[in-house]
Amino acid sequence: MLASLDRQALPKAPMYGRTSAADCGLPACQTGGCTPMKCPLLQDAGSVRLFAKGDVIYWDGDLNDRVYIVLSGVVRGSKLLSDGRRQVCRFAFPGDVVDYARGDEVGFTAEAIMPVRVLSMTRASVEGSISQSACLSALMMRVVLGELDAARNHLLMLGRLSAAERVQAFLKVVEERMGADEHGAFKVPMSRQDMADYLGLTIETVSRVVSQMKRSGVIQMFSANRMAFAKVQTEANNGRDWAPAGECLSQAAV
Amino acid sequence: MLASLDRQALPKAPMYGRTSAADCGLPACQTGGCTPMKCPLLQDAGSVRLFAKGDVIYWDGDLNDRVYIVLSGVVRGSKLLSDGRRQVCRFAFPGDVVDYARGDEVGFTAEAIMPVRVLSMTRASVEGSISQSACLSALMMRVVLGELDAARNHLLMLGRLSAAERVQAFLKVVEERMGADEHGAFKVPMSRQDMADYLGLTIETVSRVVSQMKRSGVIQMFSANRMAFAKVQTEANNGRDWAPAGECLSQAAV
DNA sequence: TTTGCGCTTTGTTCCATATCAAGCGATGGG
DNA sequence: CCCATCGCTTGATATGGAACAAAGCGCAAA
Repeated sequence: MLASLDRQALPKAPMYGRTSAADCGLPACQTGGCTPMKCPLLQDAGSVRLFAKGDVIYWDGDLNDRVYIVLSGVVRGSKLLSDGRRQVCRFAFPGDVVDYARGDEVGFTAEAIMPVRVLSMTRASVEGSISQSACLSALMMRVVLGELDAARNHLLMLGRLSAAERVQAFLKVVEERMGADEHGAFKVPMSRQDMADYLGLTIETVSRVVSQMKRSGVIQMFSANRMAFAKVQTEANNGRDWAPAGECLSQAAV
Repeated sequence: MLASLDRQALPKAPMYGRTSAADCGLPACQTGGCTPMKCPLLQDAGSVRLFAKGDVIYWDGDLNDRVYIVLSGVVRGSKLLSDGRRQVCRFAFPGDVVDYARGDEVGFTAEAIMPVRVLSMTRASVEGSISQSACLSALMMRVVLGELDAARNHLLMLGRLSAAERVQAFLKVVEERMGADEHGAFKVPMSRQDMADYLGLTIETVSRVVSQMKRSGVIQMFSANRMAFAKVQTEANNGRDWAPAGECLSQAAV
């Protein structure tokens, strides 16, 4: 059971309009500023679980009986075709709900691509809390709508962007989600294969595009998985090839 | 205001567990059998609007102040890049919520691809009803989760299926959603360009694939937009080319 | 009926990306 | 220290689908 700070000390949750359902008591919740990680209703229902790099959290088709919130690390969600082709649907970063699946079975396989801590709770308890709390209900709706928005931007990438545009847009989001240090450098937690499977490309194409971005000065590489976007946009990296990333992807903020 | 049948005559909505929020009174709602079109809370809040083929219902970026449910016809939801590249995110068939967008702006452009009747309601009234009704809240969550599921299957199509597989999988879903007559024939309501923009292909590729499917006997064509899947799977149409459609797409049932 | 227009089909060529095949540089175990 | 392994990069070649071009077809207006 995750300690939910000193919530005991908080005043009894005031009733904002809706007189029946319990609210969590956080003032931020009333203004839509709540997140899954901040919500005491979720924290209290969950326990922390650890996964090592490569561990499967659940398989596509497994019973949909638990909900996971990423506390640290990154979780990869992917679908597999019977002939081995794979599509990565999403990466869940700290603060993200891995998935809130509909129906009795989950819709993709969830794996830790690095050491991961998750808050794990039963679906029944989450649904119970949702039915009791207007603010949690609204929060979960925001979470799911955020994922839907991200999936549709992902769709645009896969359907209409060139390989170079996809990689560029993807790395922009990784920079945003992972955070850059004072030099603008950020870690890319996933392998080239994972990037390829997310972007609908091959590992070789991803590698080539990253090399080309390095050569043309769009990015600076510190190692294969640590890089920085060039602060000054030069002629080279402003060319037609590196298209409007902001147009294509939005981050999964709740 | 849409007539909601003889709901006046129904007994007062019983309180199932949750004593505070009003339920719609439909027994089906308690068992998860409700749909947006059946829900009296939505029907009462909405008015019917008509759109002609080609009409824009709203533009990407417009104020997110209304929710639409398709009563008849088909609505296309698409995103446009500044250079004209287009990705169709979804087709909304009768019974579907066109979109329940997050935030202040809608995320794609919605257009009627044939004469369309929608039930139109304000977002405020929908959200008001949701906060009052546990069953409507659950219904909308199911709707959104269904769209998310569909988007992720769409992702797999765009990222990992060949052109032939995409067209085949797409037509299977159209058959399912549009319904086939006694001969197995169904109408395809969208143009080749719309199919191409949904599938991340060009119009020429779509046309070629359809021609090839016809030649190899996978489908029978009655006109460019009316066809039937062959009932008997022959050697020709069972070949490697026409891959597992069921593996790739799920219909947007609520 | 003719004309014009939009949509679809078909043919040809070209190119972006896949595929096949080494090579390279870290990292860890013996 | 050496070797095996693994993830990544790079090169050569193949190919699926895009791009360009033009012809067919159905439908509505003249």
